[in-house]
Amino acid sequence: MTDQATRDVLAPSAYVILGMIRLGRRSGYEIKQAVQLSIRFFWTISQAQIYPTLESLERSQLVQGHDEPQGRRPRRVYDLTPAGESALAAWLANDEPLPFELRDTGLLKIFFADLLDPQSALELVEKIQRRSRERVAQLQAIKPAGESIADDEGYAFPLITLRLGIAYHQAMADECTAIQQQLRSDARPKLTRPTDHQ
Amino acid sequence: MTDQATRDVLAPSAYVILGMIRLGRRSGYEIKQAVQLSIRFFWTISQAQIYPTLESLERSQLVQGHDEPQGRRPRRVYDLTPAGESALAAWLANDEPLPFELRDTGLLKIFFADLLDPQSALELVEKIQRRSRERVAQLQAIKPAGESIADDEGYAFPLITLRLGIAYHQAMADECTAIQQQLRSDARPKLTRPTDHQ
DNA sequence: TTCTCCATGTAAGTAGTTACATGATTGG
DNA sequence: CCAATCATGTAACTACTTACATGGAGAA
Repeated sequence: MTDQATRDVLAPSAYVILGMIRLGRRSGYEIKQAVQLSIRFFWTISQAQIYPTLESLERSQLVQGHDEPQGRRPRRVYDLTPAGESALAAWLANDEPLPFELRDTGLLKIFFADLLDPQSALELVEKIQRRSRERVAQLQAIKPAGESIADDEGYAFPLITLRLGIAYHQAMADECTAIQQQLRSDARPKLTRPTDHQ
Repeated sequence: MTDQATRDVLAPSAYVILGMIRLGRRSGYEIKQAVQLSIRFFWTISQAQIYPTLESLERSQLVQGHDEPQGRRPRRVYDLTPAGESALAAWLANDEPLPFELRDTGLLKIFFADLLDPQSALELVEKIQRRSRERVAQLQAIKPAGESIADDEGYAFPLITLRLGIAYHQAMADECTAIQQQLRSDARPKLTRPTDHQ
C-alpha cells in the first residue's frame, strides 16, 4: 500500500484557506475576516500571506478564481475545484499526528518567577488569570454567532472549537485561583502573630 | 515618566536563555537540554538558535562566557553579568501584555469537521482526546522532577507551570468526552427503531 | 469632504527551522 | 571498537510579519 498517498502536500494555512472557501465562495479579504472572526484563537494568517497562497492554489487548480468587481473596485472570488475538495477531505481524514505549538510568554515568566519577590510573583499569577478570564469572556461573546451558524447553516463544529477554547482558558483561570491560595499560605507559613490590623 | 524604560530589548527566547543561565552556569548544549526538559510544552528553541544568541548576548555584556573544555573537547559555559541579571528582572517585572500564540492543527480540523462524515468526525475528536491524555501523562511523569527541584533547590515555580499544563490538557480531554457524548446522541436523535443487531 | 471600510498587492525583513558537518568522550 | 552522547557550528531555506502603498465605495 502506498501510504505516501496520505501525506500532506500543502502547508496547514493553505488548508485553512481551502476550508474557508469550502464554507462559501470568498475573496481574499473575506477569508482574512473569517479567520479573524472564527479561528484566530488557535490559528492566524496574515493578509500578506493570503493573496500569494490563493495564487499558488489556483495554479495548482485546487481553487478557481473569478473576477467579480464591485463597480470599478477590483475583486476576485474563489471556489473550490473538485481537486480542491478532495485535497481538503484528504487532509481532514489523514491519520498524521496533529501538530500543536504553544508559545506562551505568561507561562514562561511563571517558570522563572522564583527570581521575583513573592509579591510580584503573585501579581504575575493574577495577571495570567486576568488574561485567561478575558479570553473566556471573548469566547463567550462569540458563542451566539457560533450557535446561529450551527442552527441556521448546519455547521456544528465551529461551536465545538469554541467550547474547547472556553474549557481551556477556564481551567487555566481556575488553576490560577488555587495557585494564588497556595502562594498566599506559603507566604505566612505559621500564623503565630496575626498582623491583620486592617 | 519614561515608560520606554520598561520596553523589552530582547526577543523572548533571549530571556529564556538568560533565565536558564540564571538557574545555573550552563553551556549552550545544556541550555538546550534544560529547555527540552522543562519548558518545551510552552516554548521551544532550536539548537541552531542558541549559539548565535549566546554570542550576541555576550557582545551586549549580558552574559559572560568562559572556556571550560572537557579534555580536548571544546566547551564554553556562561554566567549572567549584573547587567544580565537586571535585564532578566526587568523583563519578568514589566507590565507589558503577555503574548500568547497557539497553533493547533487539531482544533483546526475540528473546526472544519462538518465536511467529514459523522463517524470520521467522532474519531477526530477521539484523536484529540488521546493527544491531550498523552500530554497529561507526560506532564505527570515529569512531576517528581519538578517536586525535587522545588524541595531541593527551592525553585517552586517550575512545578506550577506543570500544574497549569496539566489543568489545561485535562480540561481539553474532559471536554472531548462531553463532545463525544453529544455527537453520539445527535447521531440517533430519535430511537424509534433500534438497529443494534451486534 | 472626510472617514471608514473594502480590496489587493508588495518590499523588506525577521525569526525560525531542518539538515548537515565536525569531532571528542564515555560506556558497554 | 562501536554506539550514544557531548558540544559547537553553519548553510540553506521557509514561513511569516510589519509596514506601506494604492485606490474605489459608501456613509455621515
